[in-house]
Amino acid sequence: MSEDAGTLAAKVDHLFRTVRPHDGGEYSFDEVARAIRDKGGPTISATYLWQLRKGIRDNPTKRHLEAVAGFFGVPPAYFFDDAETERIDAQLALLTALRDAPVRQIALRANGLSARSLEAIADMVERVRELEGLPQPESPDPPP
Amino acid sequence: MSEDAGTLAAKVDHLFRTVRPHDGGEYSFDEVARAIRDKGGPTISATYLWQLRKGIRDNPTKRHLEAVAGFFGVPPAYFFDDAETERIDAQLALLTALRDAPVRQIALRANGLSARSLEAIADMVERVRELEGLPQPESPDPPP
DNA sequence: GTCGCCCCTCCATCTCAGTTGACGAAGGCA
DNA sequence: TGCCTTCGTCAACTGAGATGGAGGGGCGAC
Repeated sequence: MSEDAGTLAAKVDHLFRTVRPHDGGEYSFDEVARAIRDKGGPTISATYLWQLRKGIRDNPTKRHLEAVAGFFGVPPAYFFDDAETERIDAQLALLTALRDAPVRQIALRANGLSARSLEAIADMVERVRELEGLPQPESPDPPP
Repeated sequence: MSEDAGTLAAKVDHLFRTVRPHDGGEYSFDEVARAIRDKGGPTISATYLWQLRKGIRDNPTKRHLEAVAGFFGVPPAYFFDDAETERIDAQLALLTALRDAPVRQIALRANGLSARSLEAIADMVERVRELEGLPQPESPDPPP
C-alpha cells in the first residue's frame, strides 16, 4: 500500500497481480480484453485496461465495470469506495437486527414527524427502558 | 415488475418512488442534482438524472453511480447485483426512515423493549401522526 | 544476425456519456 | 388577469470515456 490503496488503479492492479491464468504470469491486457468480448461482454480495448491499471483513466462506465469485475470473478462492488460502502452496509446490518420486531413499524411511522414530537417519543422510549431495567448507556459512544 | 425489473432505469425509478424527502412527494431531479453537488460529489445535471430514470441513458460512470447511490443511501452494488437489489428493496422504506438521526435513535433504543411497551409507543406515534396531519395507514399507495 | 511474435506504451481519433439551454405545463402570488 | 417560479421534457452541443493503430523493447526460432 505505498500509493493510496483505495484508488481504482490500485484495485485493478491488485486483480492483475493476484488472479493469474493457471499459475504462470499475469494475464496480458489483450487476453483480458479478448476474453471479455468473447464472453458476450461489451467491447473493451487492451489499451483501456492498461489505462485503468495505471490510473490514467479512473471513471469507467457501468458496463465496463461489470465486465472487468466479471472477468476477475469479483463483485462490481469491489471497485467502489470502501469507507462509504462499509458505512451503508453497517446500516443494513442494523436493519437486520431490527428484523422481526415491531420496532420496524415504529421507525417507519415515526418518519416525518416533527422534531419536537420525535424528541418527546425518544424521551418516552428512554423512560420505558428505565422502567424495564434495560441498560442505560450514559457513555455516548466509544471513539472510532 | 411491469417492465423489466432488472434494468437500471427501473431501479432508479424505484428509488425515486420510495425514498422521499420527509413525507411529501418525490424528490425533484433538480433537488437531487443540487444535493449531490453540495455534498461534494461530482457535478450531475437534473436532465441526466431524468434520462437515467427514463432509460434514455443507461451506462453511467463510476463516479455518477456512486453519487446517486450515495444520495439515496444505498450501496452502489444496488445497481449491479439483482439479489442485492431485492434485499435492499425489502428494507428501503426503513432504510430511508433511519436516515433521520432522531428516528434512528428511537429505533435503536426501542429495540429490546417488551411487546406491550412497544405497542404503547406505536400507538403514541400513530396518534401524533394524526395530530400532525400526516397520512394514516390503510392507504399503501393511492393509485393514479 | 534478423525475422517474427507478443507485450506494453503512447498518441490521434471517434463515440457516446453528460451538459446546456429552451420550451410548455402547472401552480403560487399580487 | 398577468407575472414569476418550478418542474418535467426535449434536442443539440461539448468533452471525457474509450478505441485503433503505430512505435519500441524483449525473447525464441530460423
